[in-house]
Amino acid sequence: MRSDVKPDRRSRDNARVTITDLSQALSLTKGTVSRALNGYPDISETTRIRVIRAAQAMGYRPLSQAQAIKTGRSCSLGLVIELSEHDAHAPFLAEFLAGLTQAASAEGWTLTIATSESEGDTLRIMRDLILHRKADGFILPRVLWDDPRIAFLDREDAPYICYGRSKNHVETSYFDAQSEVSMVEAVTWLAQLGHERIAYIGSASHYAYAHLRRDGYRTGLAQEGLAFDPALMIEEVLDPEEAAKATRQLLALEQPPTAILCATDTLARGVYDVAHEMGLQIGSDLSIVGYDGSPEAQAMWPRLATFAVDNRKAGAALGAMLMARLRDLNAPLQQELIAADFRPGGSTGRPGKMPEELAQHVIRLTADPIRND
Amino acid sequence: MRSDVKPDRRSRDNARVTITDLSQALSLTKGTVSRALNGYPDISETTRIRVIRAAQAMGYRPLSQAQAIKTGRSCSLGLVIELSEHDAHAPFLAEFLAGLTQAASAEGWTLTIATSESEGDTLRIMRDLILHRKADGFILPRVLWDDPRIAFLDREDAPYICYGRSKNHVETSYFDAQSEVSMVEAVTWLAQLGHERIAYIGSASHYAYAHLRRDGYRTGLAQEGLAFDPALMIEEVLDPEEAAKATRQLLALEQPPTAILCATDTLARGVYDVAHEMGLQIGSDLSIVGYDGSPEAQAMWPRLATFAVDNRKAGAALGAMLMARLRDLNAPLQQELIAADFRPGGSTGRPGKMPEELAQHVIRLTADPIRND
DNA sequence: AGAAACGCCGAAACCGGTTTCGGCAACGTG
DNA sequence: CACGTTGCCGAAACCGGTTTCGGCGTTTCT
Repeated sequence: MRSDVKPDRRSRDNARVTITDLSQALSLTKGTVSRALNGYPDISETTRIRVIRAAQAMGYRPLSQAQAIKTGRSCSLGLVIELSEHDAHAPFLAEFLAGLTQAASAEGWTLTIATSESEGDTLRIMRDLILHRKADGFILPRVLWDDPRIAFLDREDAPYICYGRSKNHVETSYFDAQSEVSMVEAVTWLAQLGHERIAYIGSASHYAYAHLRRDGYRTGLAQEGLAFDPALMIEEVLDPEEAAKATRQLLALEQPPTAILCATDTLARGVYDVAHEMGLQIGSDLSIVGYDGSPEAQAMWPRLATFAVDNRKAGAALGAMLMARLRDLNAPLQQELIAADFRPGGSTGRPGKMPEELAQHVIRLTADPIRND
Repeated sequence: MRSDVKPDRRSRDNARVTITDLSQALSLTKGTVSRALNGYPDISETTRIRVIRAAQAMGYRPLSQAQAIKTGRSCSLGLVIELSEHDAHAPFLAEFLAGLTQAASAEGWTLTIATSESEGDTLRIMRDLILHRKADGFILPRVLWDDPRIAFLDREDAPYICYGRSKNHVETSYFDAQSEVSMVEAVTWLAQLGHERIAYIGSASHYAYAHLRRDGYRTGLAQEGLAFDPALMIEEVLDPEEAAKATRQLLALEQPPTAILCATDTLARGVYDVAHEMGLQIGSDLSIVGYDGSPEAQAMWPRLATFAVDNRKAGAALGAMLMARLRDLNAPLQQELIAADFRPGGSTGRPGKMPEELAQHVIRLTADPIRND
C-alpha cells in the first residue's frame, strides 16, 4: 500500500499529504481547497464534496501547527497542574489524563500539560501557553472556592472549563461529581447502621468541594433527624497527619463519635492510623467512610468504604466540553454533574463494642474484595 | 465575523514580540536576525551579541509552531501511555509528569501526551505524532524486556529514551533505578533480621524490570549464603488478586517462608490481604517488603517496607536526556542509573511467632510514620 | 435587453519563522 | 594594482496552511 507509487524507502519521510498535494490532485488552488474544507460559503456544494472525498481518500489532515500561525488556534487543550498542593493530584491524575487525552486525540486535538509550583506561577504559565499558542483554552482541575485562575482567565478572555464548582459556579462552565449528594448518602448509610454520633473531617475550605461536602454532611444529618454537634465537625484538615490529630481530638470527647466521615480518602488514612494506634477495631469500634475511590482506599484494611468517582469519564467530558467551547466561543455555558458510586467496605458496621468473635466475623463479611467490577 | 461586536477586543492583544518586531527595532532583516539567533557562522560576533541582547530585552521567544513547519522540529517531547496495563501507571505517573514537564518547560519545550489502548495502537499513535510534528521524540515508560516500541522507533528513525532497561539496553539510551540492587538490599535486610526462607513474588516477565529484580533476589540470596528454593519464587503475577493466590500457595508449603519480597507495592497488597485473612501478624508472623514507594504503601498498616523511587527526578532526567538527544542526533548514548531509597516500615521484623505483647511492641516500634524526610 | 446581483473560483498576500543565494565591501596575496 | 578570497548581510523563496480581493460567467431584476 505504501510502496505503490514510491518504492524508495526514504520516501516515507515525505509521507504526509499536504494541502498542495491535494490541490494539485484536484486541479484546484490551495486557497480553494482550504475554503472548501473549512466550510466557507463561497464554495459550491459539488466542489466541496469532491474535495472532502479526495481529502479522505488521500488521508489528508492539516498540520495544526501551520494552521496555528495564521488562525491563532492550535487545537490543543491546556492543563496546568499545581504541585505544591498537600494532597498531590496523584491518585486522580492518571485516570483523568486518560479520559482527557482520549477525548482530545479522538478529534485530532492535543493536550498540553505543564506544572507549576505556586499560584502566581500557574497564572504566568497559562498566559505563556496562550501567548505561544500551546493552549487554546484550559481545564482547571481542583477548582478553589474563590479561584484566582477564573478571574485571571476571564480577564485574559481565554476559554476554560472548571472541574468543580466554585463560589460563583453558576456563571462558569463546569463538570463535577455531586459529592454533596454522596455525603448525604454516607450519613444515611451510617445512620441506618445505627450510628447517631457521626463526625466529619473536612478539608481546607479554599477548595470548592470542601464546602459542598460539608453542606452534604449537614444535610444528611438533618435528613436523618440527627442533631448537629459542632464538636463533631473538624475542618481545614490538610493531610493524614492533621487528620490523625483531629481523630484523636474527636475520640477524646466525652461522647466520642462512633463513625467518622472524611472528605477524602487521604484524610481517612490518618483516621486509620489512629484507630490502629489505639487498638480500635475499624468497622465495629469505629466506622469510617471516605471519598474519592482512590487506589489508597483499596490498600487499606479493612477496605475503606468510599465513593468512587469516574475520573476518566470526567476527563473525557471536560475535554469534550472545552473543545466545544473553543469551536464556538459564543456557545452557552455548559454545566454537567455526575454521581459518585458508593463502594462499600469493611470500614463500616454497626456501632458499639461487640464480642471479639462477632466483630471479626463482621469484618470478614464486609471486607471481601469487591467482585462486581 | 461575529466578533465585530466587540470593538475593543484588539486592545487586550498582549502583543507577542515577533521576529519582525525585533528585526525592525534592530534595522536588520528577519533572515539576519534568525541566523544570528540560530548560530549561523555567517553572522559577525558583534551583530550576534547585539541581536541576542535585544531579543532578551524585548522578551522575544520564537513561536515554536512557526519554526516547526519549516524545520520539522516542534520542540515537544512525546509520551504515550498505554492504558490496558494491569498495574495502571497511576501511582508513579503524577510525580513522573511533574519532573518531565518541569524539565521541558524550563527550556521552553512542551510535553505532548497521548494514551493508547493497545500495543499496536501505541505504535500507530507515535507515528501519527511524529508525522504531525506533535512530538520530536519519545520517552518510553515501563520498558518491556523485548519492547516493540524500540524496534519500531529504530525503524522509523525517531529518537527516544527508555525508562528502564530492555533486553538489549546496552544499545539504547536509558534512565533507570537500580531495582536489582534494591532487591539485594531487601534480602540482606531480611536475612539480617534472621529470615532464612525468603520468598519472592515477581511480576510478568515481559516487563524489563521483572528480570532485573528477580536476578537481584537471587543475587541477594547467594550473597547471604541462603539456598535458592524454586518453590519460594513465583513469577508472572499480574495484580493483587494473583499475588494473593501466590501467597496462599507459599504459605501452604510444608516449610512456608517467613518473609515475602514483592517486585512491586501493588503485589504486596495481595500479600497483606491474605495475611489479614489468615490472621497473621504482619511484621512478626510474616515479613513483607515491596518496591516502588507508592502512596499505597503509605496507606497500608503496618507501613509497608519499600524502596522509594524518585520519579520526579526520573522524569526530569529523562526529559533532559531526550532534549539533549534531539538537539544533537549524533550524540553518544546516554545511560544513567539511580538508587532507590529503602524506606523501612512495620512490615518487617524478626521471624517466627512471638508472644503477643512483644509482637505488638515490635510493630509499634517499627511502624511509626517515617519522620526523616 | 441592459444592468445589477449573485455564485464560484483563481491569484496573491499573509502568518512567523528558516534557509538559500547572491552581492558588496574589506581583506589578503603576488 | 589587479584579483581572488573571505566576511557579512540583504533579498527572496519557502514551509503549509488561511484569508482577502477581484474577476468571470450566470441569474435576476427593472
